[in-house]
Amino acid sequence: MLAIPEWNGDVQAARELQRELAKGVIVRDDFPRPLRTVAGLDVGFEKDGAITRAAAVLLDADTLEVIDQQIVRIPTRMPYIPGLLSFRELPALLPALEALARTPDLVMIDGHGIAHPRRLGIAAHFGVITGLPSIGVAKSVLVGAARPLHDTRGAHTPLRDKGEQIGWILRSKPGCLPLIVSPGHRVSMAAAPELVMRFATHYRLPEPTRLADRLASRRDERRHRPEAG
DNA sequence: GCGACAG
DNA sequence: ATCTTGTCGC
Repeated sequence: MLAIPEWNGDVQAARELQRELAKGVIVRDDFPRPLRTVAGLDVGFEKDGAITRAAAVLLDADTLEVIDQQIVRIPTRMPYIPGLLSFRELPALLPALEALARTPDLVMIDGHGIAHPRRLGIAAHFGVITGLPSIGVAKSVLVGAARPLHDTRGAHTPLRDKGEQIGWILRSKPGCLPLIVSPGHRVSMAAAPELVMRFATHYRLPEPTRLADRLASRRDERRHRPEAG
């Protein structure tokens, strides 16, 4: 049901599945208007990589207030292989999303959307199997090239591969390395950078991804506690 | 054959 | 991703 088979070491089969799933990716705006909630997803590792820890943070789209946050830990099943990141991280991210108090209107994921060799980065993969609108927000390029970027907040230039635009290089914060933003599912090429900037305050990463990043990589073993005072 | 290569 | 303190720069 998850469209993610147990890892059997078959890289070729995984790539073929990506080409198949990529056909279902919708790159046009088809998300709730106005947006009520946004979620940020990211993954971290514990025990020398033996444990995969996924973090999901749900925010109010207008106030950026944190509504809920969840952490899910599972044994790591697969090694990191460039281009196959989603097979390694989605098994932990999906239950983390399910654990949230509400299903978000939009999901921002640490990694690429369609800015991928077979146009199915983790954000796109996540989108097609959950049906939720998604955007990929990565910190480095996997594939493609772009022209130099102005050091102005919000400046963005197309990321291209094989003659087609697959995403954008976005300067979310002056003086900082740019982000690589690409549509995941049900979000248009033009809307992707606008949405990321809408949720970016004074940090390089937009709030959804920044908070999930913090949760996923914290050194302590705590689980979030429902604060009583 | 030789590099590049999300996290 | 992760191992890790101080340090450089706006």
